[in-house]
Amino acid sequence: MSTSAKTYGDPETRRRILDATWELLEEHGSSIKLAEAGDKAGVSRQAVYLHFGDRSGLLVALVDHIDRSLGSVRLREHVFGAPTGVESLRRWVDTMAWYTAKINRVSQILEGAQHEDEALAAAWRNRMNRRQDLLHQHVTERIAAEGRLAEQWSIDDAAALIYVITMPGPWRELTQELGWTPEEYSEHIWRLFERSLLTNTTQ
Amino acid sequence: MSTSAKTYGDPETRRRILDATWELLEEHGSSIKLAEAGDKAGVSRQAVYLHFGDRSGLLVALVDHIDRSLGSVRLREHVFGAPTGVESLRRWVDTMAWYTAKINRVSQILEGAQHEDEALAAAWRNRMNRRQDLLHQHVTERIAAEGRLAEQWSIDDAAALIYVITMPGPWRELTQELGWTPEEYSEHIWRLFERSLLTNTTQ
DNA sequence: CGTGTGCTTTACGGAGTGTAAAGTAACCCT
DNA sequence: AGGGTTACTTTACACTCCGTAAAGCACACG
Repeated sequence: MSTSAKTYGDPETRRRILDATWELLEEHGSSIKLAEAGDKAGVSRQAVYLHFGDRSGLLVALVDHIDRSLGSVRLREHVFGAPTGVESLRRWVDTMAWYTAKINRVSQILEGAQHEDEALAAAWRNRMNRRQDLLHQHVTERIAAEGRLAEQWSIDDAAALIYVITMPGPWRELTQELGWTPEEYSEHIWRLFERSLLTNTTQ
Repeated sequence: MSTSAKTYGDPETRRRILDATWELLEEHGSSIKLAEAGDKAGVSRQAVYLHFGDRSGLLVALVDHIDRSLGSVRLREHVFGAPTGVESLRRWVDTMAWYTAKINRVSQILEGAQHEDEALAAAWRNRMNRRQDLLHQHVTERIAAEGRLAEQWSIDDAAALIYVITMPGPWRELTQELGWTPEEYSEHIWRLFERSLLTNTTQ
């Protein structure tokens, strides 16, 4: 699936519209008007419809666009290519501390729009499921294989907790509302995981 | 502030509209139309405007209405009136396991609507700030006073983590998407807190 | 009997979405 | 050079929902 069904028009224009949409969401972090997106990209409102069909199509495309723009592939390689599962978890937390900062506004809006927009919900869910799988396979399973998973936890449960706690929601609350710095976020979340999920090696 | 500026009309009608709105949000979990809310309550669309001014007013009132309906006061007494801070935390986690289930859909929608609606955002924030304060005072501070807070943590940081992890977002993801039962939620979150935040007493 | 309260009914303006269709400018091919 | 294709623009319109306004109605209360 998702073998790019040949997108309409000039890819460069398409990219400009997506970037404009992204910027607008960041700026006045509310659901944008399609006319604005077009204006900011230097095209007519109709061009937006030609490229993306409707609002839903635009937002779904944006999810993908953001992933590409932030070089998610390379990030994944760095995080999940760590020598050990424990180190991979460490890198995951560190990475989320700044990565989530970049997609914060957008993720907040897209999460909120899911109720009005089924296609968007599917796209977002898909993205998050992939994240879950990666954490399961490359982090939690390896930690267990290394004998570092505290005995109380199943692999599934540990993976679920890591996934949930490092989602944008908690990050947003901790850094935006409670004033944690990225360093504090990274440090404290890591400590939380280390103490609760891992076996003690500070003997 | 908020000394009830004398609400319009029959309180019974007002209540019916709020209940109808609540039910509608639960049913087809998206942002409702004001006409629907009126219909379901057996009044005209205009009546909704007379009672609440606009959509924003309706939703803000709903936040309050839900709190009252679920007997939040009694709940608070039970949770925060526990003999010890540790027991209070235990009760908090247990309570959130089912309480969040009741407000899940609504909280999701209200969270999502915050970007479009400043007044609603303020009301929601206010509600969450109160929750934070209560956790800080009646749970974390007492745990620290009892000497049960693990030395690595400041009272603020522990309170922040408890608050954030027991928010609706993580609950939703764990129970709705990952299939945890309320019992599993309660058990696992408690274990997470116990292992990471508290001193070991299983000597 | 008249006045106020609580709501209904009808009406209208405005914003934003999505669709349709005709026009334009550049390029591409032979 | 002419004809077609591509990538848009422009204009226009129907639709939905919001919010406001104003007149009407029914009933209770004095």
